[in-house]
Amino acid sequence: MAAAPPFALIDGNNFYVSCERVFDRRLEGAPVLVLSNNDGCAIARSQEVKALGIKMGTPAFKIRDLIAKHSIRVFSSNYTLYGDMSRRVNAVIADFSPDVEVYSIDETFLGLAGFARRDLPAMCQDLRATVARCTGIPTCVGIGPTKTLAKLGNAAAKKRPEFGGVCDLSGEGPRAAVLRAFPVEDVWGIGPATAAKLAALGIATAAGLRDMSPKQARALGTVTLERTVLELGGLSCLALEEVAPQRKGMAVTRSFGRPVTSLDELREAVAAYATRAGEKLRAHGVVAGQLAAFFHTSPHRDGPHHHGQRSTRLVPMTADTRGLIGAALRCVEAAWRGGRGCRYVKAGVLLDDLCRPEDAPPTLFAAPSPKSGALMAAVDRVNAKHGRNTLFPAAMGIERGWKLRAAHHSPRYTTRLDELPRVRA
DNA sequence: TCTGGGGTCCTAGGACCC
DNA sequence: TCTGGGGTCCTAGGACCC
Repeated sequence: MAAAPPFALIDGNNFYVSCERVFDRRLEGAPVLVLSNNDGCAIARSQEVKALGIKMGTPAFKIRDLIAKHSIRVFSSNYTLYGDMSRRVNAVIADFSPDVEVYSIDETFLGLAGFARRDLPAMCQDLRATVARCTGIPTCVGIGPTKTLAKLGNAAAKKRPEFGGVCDLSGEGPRAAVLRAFPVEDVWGIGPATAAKLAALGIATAAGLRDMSPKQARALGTVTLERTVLELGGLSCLALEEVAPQRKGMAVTRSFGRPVTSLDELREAVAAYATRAGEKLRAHGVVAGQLAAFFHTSPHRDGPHHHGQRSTRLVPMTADTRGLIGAALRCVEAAWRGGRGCRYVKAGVLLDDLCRPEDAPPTLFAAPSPKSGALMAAVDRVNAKHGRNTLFPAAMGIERGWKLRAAHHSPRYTTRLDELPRVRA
């Protein structure tokens, strides 16, 4: 039997932190932390920050003392910058292999079917060096006969400096050793709930999971756990997805910068999210058939709790901001309970049943406005040229006191002329 | 005393991912 | 005072149909 063509997974080390470091070399060697939206919790940590014991997802307010004590450099997340750096990294990767799947903002799978005769680890070292030279982003690579093993190899390359940034799990020997050494919760697809069930069976390592019978795996979890077991054993069940499948849904949800108690402010925020949702629909060239809006109080705080949610059909299917705002506001008003002392901390707009406009079913009574597309395109052009929300619906309000916090934002170095990095003479 | 069976579709919720 | 956002897939269970 011919060996299956291997996969590689390349990913950026502490990706968001590395993006910040590219443009400010003083951050090199310093503890650096990137916070989630609203400066809420830790989502990217430099090695120095990990060494201080700060875990992924830790709320920022719980580590304020540590931040001060160790002079941790803190950044609000700058998705414009990270997205553009991701695009640059993938442009370099695309020169190495025609078979790529961009899996997330910082991870890309490569199909290596055409490289069977090459020295794969050497080629991957070359890839790392080229990405580093062209973009400044440090990476690690895992190689394996399945995606799950390539992911595990990547984890090994990151955790163990002796691999030199590339870990090849093609061979039986290295694969068995890594599987024995890694806890089962480090395997792709094994979360806390499944890890707990496995622990109850005495399965604690990746090797233990590999040795589970596929039938038992399916009974314990679902077909996805069965696939994971087979993939750990070297049987490829997950193919490279080079063409991104059509999106099924889309969401714009945000925490508020401060609690919202009035219907007026809630309406503004939800109108703003619906506006952003419309931009996303049009950018993807799709229309939506269903819209839901929600808002809720904090689960972490005392006081009255409420989770309001309503959904509605969009007939005809649309990507027109005006229709989306109207539908979203109707949902919010229907779910509003009159305040009652509730301090709302988050709201969102969810779109479903997405399809290309030409595939949308015709409607008998409600015809789409013929000028809608041209109007939306004009608004999008203005905002692309002059900055987001140069033109915006009045329903969003002007002051927007509910807007999220971002106190530590770095410049959008690569996408805004007025925020270009400066070089001292 | 005795009250079918099998199929589809939809939704809510859980689990996981980055 | 302060706890992110945006996705996917899978299953169970209810509604509905014949």
